Amino acid sequence: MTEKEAEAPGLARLAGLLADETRAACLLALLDGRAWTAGELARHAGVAASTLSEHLGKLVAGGLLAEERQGRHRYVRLADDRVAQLVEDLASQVAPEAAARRPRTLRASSAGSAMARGRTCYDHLAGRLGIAVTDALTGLGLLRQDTGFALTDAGLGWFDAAGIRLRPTGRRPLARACLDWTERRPHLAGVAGAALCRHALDTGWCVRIGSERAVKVTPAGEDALSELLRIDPVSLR
Amino acid sequence: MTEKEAEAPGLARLAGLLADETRAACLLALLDGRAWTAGELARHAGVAASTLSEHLGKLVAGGLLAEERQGRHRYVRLADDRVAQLVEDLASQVAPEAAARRPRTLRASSAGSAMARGRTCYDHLAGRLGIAVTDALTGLGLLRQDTGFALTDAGLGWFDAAGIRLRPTGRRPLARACLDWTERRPHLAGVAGAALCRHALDTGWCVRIGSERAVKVTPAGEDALSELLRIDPVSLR
DNA sequence: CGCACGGTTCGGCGGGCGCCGAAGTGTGTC
DNA sequence: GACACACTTCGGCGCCCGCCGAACCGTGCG
Repeated sequence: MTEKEAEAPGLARLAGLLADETRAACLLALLDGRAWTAGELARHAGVAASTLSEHLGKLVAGGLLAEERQGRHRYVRLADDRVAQLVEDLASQVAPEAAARRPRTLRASSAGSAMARGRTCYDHLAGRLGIAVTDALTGLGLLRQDTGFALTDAGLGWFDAAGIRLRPTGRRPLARACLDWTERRPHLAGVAGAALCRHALDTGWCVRIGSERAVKVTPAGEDALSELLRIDPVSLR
Repeated sequence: MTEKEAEAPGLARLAGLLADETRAACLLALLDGRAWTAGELARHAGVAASTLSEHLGKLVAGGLLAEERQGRHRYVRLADDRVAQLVEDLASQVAPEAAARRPRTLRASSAGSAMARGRTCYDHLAGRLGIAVTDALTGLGLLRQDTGFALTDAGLGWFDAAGIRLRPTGRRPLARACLDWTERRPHLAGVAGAALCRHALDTGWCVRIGSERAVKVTPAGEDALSELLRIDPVSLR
């Protein structure tokens, strides 16, 4: 043991940051990868601005959030992809029980189905769209899931041919599995997942719907995905 | 958002289970993959038996621990590898700050170095031993880390040739990276990591030191690792 | 300038939770 | 059957923490 117990306080403190419903709601909201203002988060979480200000202080001090002050606004976003991964992992562990009580109202149901069709998960694609892309990559021998989760050499070539640069940053893995909470299956995350998502949004393969995390595949996107990955456009609708 | 906020309470509740120092200490202790009695954990954590009993109740109710009652003993262990992975992930996220304050006493230091040399991490190998094995597999083209984390076909062959059966169980990935908290680098986890560790202990490649998680490579193990993976025995001492 | 507005600080309130020791239950031992 | 022992239940204590509203800063705008 020895040094291991030195970790218990740290672990407890980190978990403590996530152990509050209001803070959890903030982190989940910030999973969209964008920066929110303190006020937006307060409204989203349904608490007073003063309350949320304190929460932000703790999350920033704990290293989970990065802040950026602009004028009289305080923007916060997840500190890095490690934090995003942590929140995703934790959330997916919870999903089983959350899956029990699903859509209730009509609006929630329709918004939910848009989210289920396609959305961003921090900085990569998720939902049926994310799964479809991941499955297509796997089916074409570009991504290997049977023995772990990694791109193949052919996969590297595919990204190159598609004009998607994969630049290694720090210690973030090139490919990583992220468990999808609607589909209950892994989809592509990591550097490759982020690059692909960015490319998809940049080139107009898909566009964001409203201010939510949901995304929609464009006709041009359907053509591209059909040609490059042999994805049946119908499966994305 | 919609259904996403339904997750916030669940996430907070899960995190809340980890957010107590005593419970965290228990979970970290249970990372050795074995079953502990309530009394052992109480002594380990330094709290009254009654206090720990309540903690166990919460952890079991929360699905993090599985219990098994034998006579007047209550044995608990981590519920499954998903929980182990969660605790590992969380702990490794904390490691940076914990790394600052390291060994102090002589005994802690020597025990620490035994742990650093080789240990089990839930059900797979970690420490310098774990890293050495992982690096060797990678160097021989049996494991691919540059594009993600997965065994190669040659890797599957190697396991087969070594007589290590890899039987897929449920949704657990065959190969997965687990971040080592002493080495700050990933080592092999998942089904393959567990099978390799089990094989190493079963065939006497290494043995446990005392009742701790630390393991030591035997002479026979040095021969085997040298022959099968071209690992220099000196690097393991 | 003055006002509106986003954000922060502070005091105070209330609830929740971890802790203990004492008493209770069941199991194994002599 | 009596005793030891592992664990659990219960009551009570004290602390911590999230919440709010009110007062306070600073920025941006008319």
